Amino acid sequence: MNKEELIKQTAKELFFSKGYLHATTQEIADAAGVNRSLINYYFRSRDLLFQTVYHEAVDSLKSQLDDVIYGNTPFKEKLGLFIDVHMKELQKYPYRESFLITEICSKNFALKEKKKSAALHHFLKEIEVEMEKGTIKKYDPIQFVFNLTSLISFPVIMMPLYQKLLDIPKEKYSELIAQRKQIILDNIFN
Amino acid sequence: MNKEELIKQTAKELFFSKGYLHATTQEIADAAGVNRSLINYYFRSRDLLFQTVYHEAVDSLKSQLDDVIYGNTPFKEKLGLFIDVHMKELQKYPYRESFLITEICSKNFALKEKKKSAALHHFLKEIEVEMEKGTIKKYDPIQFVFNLTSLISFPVIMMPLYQKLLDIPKEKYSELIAQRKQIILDNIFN
DNA sequence: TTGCTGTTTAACAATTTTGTTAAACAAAAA
DNA sequence: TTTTTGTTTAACAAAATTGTTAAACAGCAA
Repeated sequence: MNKEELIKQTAKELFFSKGYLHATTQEIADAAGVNRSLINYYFRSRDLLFQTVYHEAVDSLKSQLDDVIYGNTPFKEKLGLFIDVHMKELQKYPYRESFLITEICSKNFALKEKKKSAALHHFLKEIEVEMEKGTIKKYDPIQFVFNLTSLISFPVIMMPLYQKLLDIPKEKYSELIAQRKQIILDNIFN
Repeated sequence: MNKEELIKQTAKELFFSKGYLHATTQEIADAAGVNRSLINYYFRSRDLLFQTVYHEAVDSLKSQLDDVIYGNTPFKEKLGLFIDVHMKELQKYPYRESFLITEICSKNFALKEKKKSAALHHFLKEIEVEMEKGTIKKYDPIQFVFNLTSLISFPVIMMPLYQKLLDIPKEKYSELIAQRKQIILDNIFN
């Protein structure tokens, strides 16, 4: 892998996987095994590296589920896939969303992105259809998305904290997470 | 309010309310309207201030719900209260959990806390009883806690991100959050 | 008053973190 | 071969951040 990509991937590793949001350029360089000056060479400044990583994370979050959503599998299976894809990403990058939140809050983001995801729109329509059919409860389809993503992401994102608060050993916690797909599906389809 | 408390409260304001996790001692001092040296006077170092704030946050998270859980209201009302209390706290401190996660990940926390919350234990027992009664679905009671806290917290914590991703204006988002109590209760009691 | 105590501040020092520059290097082109 | 181009490095400079110190200050007690 070329060094530029390596630096970016390593930064993501630190931020999204290890939740190490305070990483300095030196720490990133060390983790990547490159000279710190390379970060300035390829990204000009620490801030620009962060911006790059940020934007790529947003993009990947947006596009992550396109394939699933546009597939013409029936709704229930589609949700199963939705959960699978999301879970797999969470396993790799549990803190990606946390990083994004922190960045958005830190800078007073004058972000221009206004392009509403077409996939999302499609998904919302599909949810509405199912609500009409009575497969799922009837309210604002966004609330359904809230429910779904909350049930998938939150227990994973909060793992280190909830392990402490609920006093659950690591293995037990992993086991609980592994069972969540079925529990979420049960929950959603009453 | 005495300056020591003022500094602590201001730090919490920045971390928990504004999600500004990168705050420097100077920024905290400015926000509190005190001389930066006071932080060192009262807390010795930046790190000790962080530790203090961290531990108070964990404690408050633990004790936050004790009253509700030990009250002898019936289960359904109790959950309603549980949601109310949680939501109120989230309104004030939406990023408290995010801060804790970040801190835990940053330091390689050699944290000693092992005192399992008695309230939690009591709550889990109560959930099990309801599962036996058939009021709610039957699985590991921890999963019920996961579901409940996820549905309550996640949409609030992710607000700035989901506003962007889902392209929802601020007021609409607040409205959606306001409706969540009922939706969560509906969801849990099938 | 003086002396004692705890609080607050500015000035300074030390450290950490970031950014720049010029030189070294390597591989391909002329 | 020399030149060119892009990459990599160490050394330096600049900036930002933290920690320390001594003096100023305010209130109260002796």
